[in-house]
Amino acid sequence: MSADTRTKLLAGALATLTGQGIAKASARSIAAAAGVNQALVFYHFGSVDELLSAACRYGAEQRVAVYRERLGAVRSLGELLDLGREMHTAERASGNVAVLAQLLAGAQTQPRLAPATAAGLALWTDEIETVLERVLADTPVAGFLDVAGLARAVASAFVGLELYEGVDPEGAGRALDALDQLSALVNVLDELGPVAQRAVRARLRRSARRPPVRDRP
Amino acid sequence: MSADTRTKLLAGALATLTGQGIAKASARSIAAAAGVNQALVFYHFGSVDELLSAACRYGAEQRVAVYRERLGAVRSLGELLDLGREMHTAERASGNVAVLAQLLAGAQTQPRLAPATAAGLALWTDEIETVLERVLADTPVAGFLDVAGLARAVASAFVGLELYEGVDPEGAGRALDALDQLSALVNVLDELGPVAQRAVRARLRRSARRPPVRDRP
DNA sequence: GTCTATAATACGATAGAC
DNA sequence: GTCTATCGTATTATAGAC
Repeated sequence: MSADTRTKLLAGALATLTGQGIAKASARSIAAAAGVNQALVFYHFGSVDELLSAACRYGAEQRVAVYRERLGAVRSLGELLDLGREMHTAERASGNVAVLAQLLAGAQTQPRLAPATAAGLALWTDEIETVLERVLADTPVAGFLDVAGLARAVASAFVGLELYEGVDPEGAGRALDALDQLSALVNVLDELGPVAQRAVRARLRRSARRPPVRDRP
Repeated sequence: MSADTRTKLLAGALATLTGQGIAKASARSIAAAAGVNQALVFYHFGSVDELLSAACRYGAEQRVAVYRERLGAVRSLGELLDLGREMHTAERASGNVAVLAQLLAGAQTQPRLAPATAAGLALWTDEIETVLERVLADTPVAGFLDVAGLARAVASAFVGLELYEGVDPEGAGRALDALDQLSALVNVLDELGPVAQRAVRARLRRSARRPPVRDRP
């Protein structure tokens, strides 16, 4: 059965990326993980890069679907942060963020991997953006923050923390705790009372007129 | 001259990591980039992993030294953010953050790379921590934020953004702009007036009593 | 669709001449 | 310290039997 072998190869690619890393993700090791013949990689996908690209979409779609319902139920920043921590540990265990991290590293010097990696990450940023839009709607920052940009920053930081955790688990734990503390700051703003809120809003409007320094062309 | 060859190999390793990625960082390609014989990798460093580890320290020490003086002159959060953006583009061009990103990706599945990678990253987090400690000293968050943890989060996010920029430069630009906007929020807090500041401080003290949820053992 | 066999290339690592 | 030469292995990719 062709479809079955394709699926085995996709799952094998994901398992190899998490367990062996992009440097060892060869046609042979992937086929071994999938339990199929090495030549089938090229028959079904043409090249290792195309298999990795397909596996990226496959894995991201699977994992995002798992969380879509729960993300849709989030109503406050606090709830979002709790879910974020839970997702962090769950995805670290299942190895899906690790897949994205390995492909991102590979895509830096292998442009053929870039489109699929960007698409896989986009599945996550789109979900995050929807939730952030809803959760931040009633806060003073609504209208001033580029929520789509913030969602991309959050996803990037997620990947960076995952990589950092691999070499310094204790430091990564401290980093996550610090981000929790930082988010408490936003919560504080949200419960500050109308007078102070107006002051914040006015101050934000003023600083919004002088846009931040850019260093891109 | 032995020292000269060693240095050539270290520089060659860094150039190969940025230009070819961890997947192609072999003794042969590194030696080619360094302009020396392939066998010298093993004579001077014993193995490719040990050369990569040494190169990580070498590169991080070099780049951190470049910024130490300027980081020491930073007195406000705004100045720090401007310098941060400048460092982001400069390091992206010089390829040093890319080296850390590639080694972090490799270290996930090659534990021999982990200690040196963690040490290289620690050089950056230590610097960031010192500056953050000074800059945040007069803000309401002083005493509530774990600055060391925050420094690690910042460094991780830096790496994550670098990787993301490689597959979606426009999205990465939006993410950086959103972080600028977010930091404006902290600036606002800092210039809020004594009454509101006291309210923030009190509210932070309350939320500090109920520490954030942890998901680590 | 799946297998074996194979070609051409690249790899880590070492032995030994200089 | 540096070089050449080399062993054994792993790689991508294809040709052809079944």
